[in-house]
Amino acid sequence: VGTVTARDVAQALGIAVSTVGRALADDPRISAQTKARVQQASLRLGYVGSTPARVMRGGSSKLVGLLIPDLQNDFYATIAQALSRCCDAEGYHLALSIADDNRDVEARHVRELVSARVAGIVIVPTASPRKETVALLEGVPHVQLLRRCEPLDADWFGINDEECLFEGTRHLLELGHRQIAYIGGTTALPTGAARLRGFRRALSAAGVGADEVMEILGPTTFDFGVAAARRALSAAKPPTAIITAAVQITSGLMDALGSGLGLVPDRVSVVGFGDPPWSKWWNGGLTSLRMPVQELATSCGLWFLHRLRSKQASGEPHTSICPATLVVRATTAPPGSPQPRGE
Amino acid sequence: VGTVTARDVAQALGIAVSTVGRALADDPRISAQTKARVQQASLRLGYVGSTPARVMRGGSSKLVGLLIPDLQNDFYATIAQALSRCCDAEGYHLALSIADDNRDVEARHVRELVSARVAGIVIVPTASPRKETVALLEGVPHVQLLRRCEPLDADWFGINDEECLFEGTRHLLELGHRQIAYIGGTTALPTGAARLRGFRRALSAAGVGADEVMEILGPTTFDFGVAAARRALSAAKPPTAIITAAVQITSGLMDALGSGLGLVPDRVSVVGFGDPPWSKWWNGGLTSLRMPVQELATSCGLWFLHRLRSKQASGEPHTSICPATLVVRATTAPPGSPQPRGE
DNA sequence: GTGAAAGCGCTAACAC
DNA sequence: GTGTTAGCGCTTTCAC
Repeated sequence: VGTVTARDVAQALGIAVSTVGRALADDPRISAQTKARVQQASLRLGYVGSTPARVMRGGSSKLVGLLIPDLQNDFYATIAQALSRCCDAEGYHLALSIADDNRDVEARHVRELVSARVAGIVIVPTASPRKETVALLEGVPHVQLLRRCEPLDADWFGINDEECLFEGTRHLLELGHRQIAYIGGTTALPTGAARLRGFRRALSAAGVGADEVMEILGPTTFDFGVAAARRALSAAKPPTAIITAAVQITSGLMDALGSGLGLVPDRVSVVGFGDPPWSKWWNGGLTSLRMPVQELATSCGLWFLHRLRSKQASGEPHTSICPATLVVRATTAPPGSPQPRGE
Repeated sequence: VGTVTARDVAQALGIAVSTVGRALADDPRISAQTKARVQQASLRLGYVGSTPARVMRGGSSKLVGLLIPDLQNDFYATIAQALSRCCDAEGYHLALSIADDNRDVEARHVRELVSARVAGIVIVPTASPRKETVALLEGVPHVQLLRRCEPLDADWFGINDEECLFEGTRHLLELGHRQIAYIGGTTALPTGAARLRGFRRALSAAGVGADEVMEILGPTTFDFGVAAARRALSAAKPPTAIITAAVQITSGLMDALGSGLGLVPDRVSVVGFGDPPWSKWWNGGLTSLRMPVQELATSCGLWFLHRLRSKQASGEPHTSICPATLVVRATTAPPGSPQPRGE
């Protein structure tokens, strides 16, 4: 069954294609009767207009590309969901690309999105996108989310990463911790660098020397979280507190700590980056750095789609930074607390 | 900056468009020298071929539509991720639509996917898709995931829902539980119906009367899970065990139970549907019904893309059912167990 | 080995 | 109020 085109509808009715097109576009010049007949015929024949043809004709596509590193990550799933809702509300769609933090995959996907003539691209860029990727993006409306890629001085919606880690670390310091381990992503990613800065700034503000703390940097994965946790706890002088700086690392850490009974917060306090649903349940509640990801993605979506609609040649690059909040739960306590469950 | 077309490249080189096209397609008739010149020029000018034009010309699109109810749900996030990987490996892309379990949204999205002339559609259908949706789907290669919609007798990849709940319930029965509460989705969804059948079958196999159990059915949402949990626990004769039959309901239940200390499994045992990462951590480990979602989605993706490639007019509808497994952890114990923590 | 031209499905400018 | 026509960017005959 070949696809049925406007011409098929026209022929079936003995009228011209343009009349069909106009009728379906509800053009005022077409008589109500003709409109009705066309409507009916196209329904009967199962006519569905071709977007590719419309796009080629000059009409812009209603497709928005979304490039994210991962979907298992609560963070990005939330973002995708929020953006999908935005798009849906305004008649746009999402083309989803998972780049896996690989710049070659990223490059390929961006190229394909450009080839598809998407209306715009929302991207969480990799640490250092290829030159070609940057060049292509510059020819398309786009926004960066969370991470900001320097060579692209474009619109950006993100989180105050530095402040976030600063607050989390300060919380631990105020409880009296000095031997603190930071487990986070490398500084290759702008977010990783900013978070580490926040950590260090809190330390120096409290006069804690670099020799008292431990910085374990690596890929922002679950597995690294597990490995880093083991490394920290089995050190000669284990930390009395751990703070993480990436969502997946938090998962890995919590997994390594098991259910944490008798260990957290008695032997070690924990502040987790991100605030997934389960953080409330982990051994009575994981103290977390909560990021308003949903709100961030929604406002990003609204702003971006508005910009697409009004086809503004963005004068000033728009930047939006939203703050994180510290949610104190049961996994943080002063160091050397009594151990209620024990012999 | 208007988009640069093949004609622009041709003009810049003083050759014909067709030559450009052939050179880029690596046509053997074109001289190596010309190919090199074209390659270089198109790189210099930033030429990116137009997919819409290619599609209109008759070439099929490399876009695959994915329709799911929700992305926050671990289940569907995993599916989307797995399918995205499959697509990526074979040069396809995902167009993501979140239907929110709303048949009107579903209808609109399917229509738009058809309009975009996608190569195929992977769908987790709503309880009862509109007639129009079914008709449209029949004109496009498609496969159903998890839920099977009756009117569409098409290819389907799913889980043995009935057996899954049967096993979970049997586990509780074998521990000695009789007053069991089932919290699940309504029977409007085929999956909901199958799961409830499994629950009931286990009961009747064990000779447990319907008057001893409690069936709480509703929407498969977090909020319903919370509400249902409260309802069950505050009943005149509260259950000694609870089994859930939907991922989000499990989350809601666990939230309602708090960290569960002193309550689970002493007063009530819990079997949770689904096996998200946090299930290992919930109060020492949540006994779960684990579904191999990732494998399911991957095999679905592989099979479907293969079918798209080889353009087979699917003779026999393909069906694949994969089994769930019961993972026993700490939240299930015989009824009336001693209460180690308490006076 | 390369060029010219037709046509995919649609819309908009121009007839009548 | 409706028909005719051109052309979007590409591939693919067919011609040289």
